[in-house]
Amino acid sequence: MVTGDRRRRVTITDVADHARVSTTAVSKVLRNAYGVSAAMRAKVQAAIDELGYRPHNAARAMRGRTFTIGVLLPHIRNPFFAEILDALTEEISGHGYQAIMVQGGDADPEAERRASDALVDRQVDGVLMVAPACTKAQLEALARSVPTVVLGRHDRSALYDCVLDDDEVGAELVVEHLIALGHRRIGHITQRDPLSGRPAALLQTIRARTYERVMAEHDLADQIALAATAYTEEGGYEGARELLTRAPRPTAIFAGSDQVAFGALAAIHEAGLAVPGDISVAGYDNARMIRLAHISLTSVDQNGAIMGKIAGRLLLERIGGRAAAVRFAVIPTLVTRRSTAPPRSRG
Amino acid sequence: MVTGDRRRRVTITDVADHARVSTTAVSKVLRNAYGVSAAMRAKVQAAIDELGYRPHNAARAMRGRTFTIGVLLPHIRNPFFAEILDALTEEISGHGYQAIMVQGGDADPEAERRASDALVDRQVDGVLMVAPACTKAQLEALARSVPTVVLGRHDRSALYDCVLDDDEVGAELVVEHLIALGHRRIGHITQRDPLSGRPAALLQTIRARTYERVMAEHDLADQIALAATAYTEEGGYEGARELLTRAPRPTAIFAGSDQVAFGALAAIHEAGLAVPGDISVAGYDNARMIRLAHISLTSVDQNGAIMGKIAGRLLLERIGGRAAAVRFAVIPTLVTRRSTAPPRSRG
DNA sequence: GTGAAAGCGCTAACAA
DNA sequence: TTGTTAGCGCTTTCAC
Repeated sequence: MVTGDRRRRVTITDVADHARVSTTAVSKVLRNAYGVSAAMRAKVQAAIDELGYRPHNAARAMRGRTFTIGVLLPHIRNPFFAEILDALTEEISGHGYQAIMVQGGDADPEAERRASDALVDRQVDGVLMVAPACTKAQLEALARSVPTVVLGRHDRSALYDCVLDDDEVGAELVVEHLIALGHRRIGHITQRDPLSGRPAALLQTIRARTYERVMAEHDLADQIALAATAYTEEGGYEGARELLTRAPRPTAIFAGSDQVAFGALAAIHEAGLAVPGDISVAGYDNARMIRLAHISLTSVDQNGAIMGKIAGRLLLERIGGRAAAVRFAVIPTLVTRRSTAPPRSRG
Repeated sequence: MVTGDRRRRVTITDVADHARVSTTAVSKVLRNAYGVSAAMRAKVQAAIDELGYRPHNAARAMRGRTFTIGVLLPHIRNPFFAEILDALTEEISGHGYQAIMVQGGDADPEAERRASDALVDRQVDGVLMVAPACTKAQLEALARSVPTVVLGRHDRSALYDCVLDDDEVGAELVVEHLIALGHRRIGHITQRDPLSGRPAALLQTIRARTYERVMAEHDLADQIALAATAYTEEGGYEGARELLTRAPRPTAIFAGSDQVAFGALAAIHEAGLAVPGDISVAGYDNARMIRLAHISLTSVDQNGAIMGKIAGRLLLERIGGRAAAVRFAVIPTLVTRRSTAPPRSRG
């Protein structure tokens, strides 16, 4: 590495020398530790300001905290993640914490593993795993080495905290809404599972199973039409195309997420069909984008801001010493807009 | 911090003991340094695998590299950033590097400063600043302490590399396209500047100035209608509403980005107008989303994948020792879709 | 080719 | 209340 004109960082020793005190004193001031007089504090603070000193994080990491929270996101294409991240950031920044993110790589357990390792290797004080695709065992292994909060999964563990949306409630709201409008042929677009066997902990599994359950409860088991693609716009496009080939075609589509719904709208438009005239569409997440007038998508609101805030608080608590695991579920609500309406001809 | 059942990490000493060699030997094997026999390498590697050892990044950071690239993004709401990030990740991961991201906070120089400090404090080996809102002086200060590449700005510096889209070309393509279609009353939605004085280095400034220049070149200076909001969906919505109040109203809108265009579409729809019948709309970025059938937005493609890849390569070069600054500009292309058409009544 | 030892900047015992 | 000192895990001279 070139070090030619890279300036040497100001260290704690520089500050101590400049203030004519010990490094311990400076360290204590930095950490707001007990046993520092007001005079000492003022003197040290002055030296810090004058020299523009900032603690060297790696050195801190060798002994204690890094004041860093690691956030693993599957990718950064979903605006819902942005809401979570913003709320988390606001919650932790007041406590001197900084969030860093890594991409897990959607539905690729190996890439996800490397990404979470990367966080651990960088000595974060806590980790937020957003919708991870790995196994519970892997999450527990992680939780054993660092305080962990998992967002968007339905498993229960004694080792990490869970923050989740009650996807069963959300999916039920959508399907009941569509049925109440008079729809019978309701299709669903879900995500193909990264691992085999539709793991019950994954939110897409819950949404799909709930769809099936509610359909069955209304004697519509024979109308179930499931397209398994991906929770992306492309996935929604393909899934809708698949569902539209069925004869008779569905009069409504419950898309597993807003991005999926967005892609589905494209396929429906391409097929020359009108929403909601020919076909109703509902999404999940209530992303800002789909609220806009020309989209106006019926969707499930799961309040990402609260989830992110709670996740931040739980992480701080865990870092502070809490060992008992907690589980926090938000109850979602349905927001009906113009993309859903009664079917043209009932039945 | 609770350390109850947190496992002690495997250290280089553990590996050395296990392989019955010195820590120096292990360190050399880790870094592929010269002066290790094949036998030694094999022995050490076996111990590493057996113990599941991973180097402690913070300890490494104290002496040498961290094999980490820090990426500062204004936010994670723009899918265009995802393209850049994916390409960057692919380019650097082959060299053992990992990317970590922080949010800069759009158009808030203070938050941005904290975020880039956070990266430096975490001893990243290099930094990619994506569309930063700060001053050139601040970027140069950063570049003095860590290898830096700046993406999406037009300033020239001897201290950092620049990767950018030629926004002058892109904006010209859009405005010329609209004029060629017969439009005269063409409005533009741009981003309000975080600092005063429309800094010439910012891409939104280039796009806006080029819009004004091309309009003037076609004797349409008196038709210039500029709405300064933000490069977001909300900004597009507000900007379009503002432009639509003008009498006579514009027959075309050049939105500064696809997200802006998306918001503008909502406002236009709300006003009961049709696209492109009543008004044409063009964006910038060619995001995947806006390519879809029901949006089908004319846009400028600036190839984020190449930009991300180049940024990664330049960072690796700088880390490798290159001190001379380079500048890499991609020439964008126009992708015309159904959102632009000739105006209903010419003139 | 290999290993002993110093030290990176910081925190936390412990001593004063 | 303040300072002295011993490491944290690693890389890097510099002997051997």
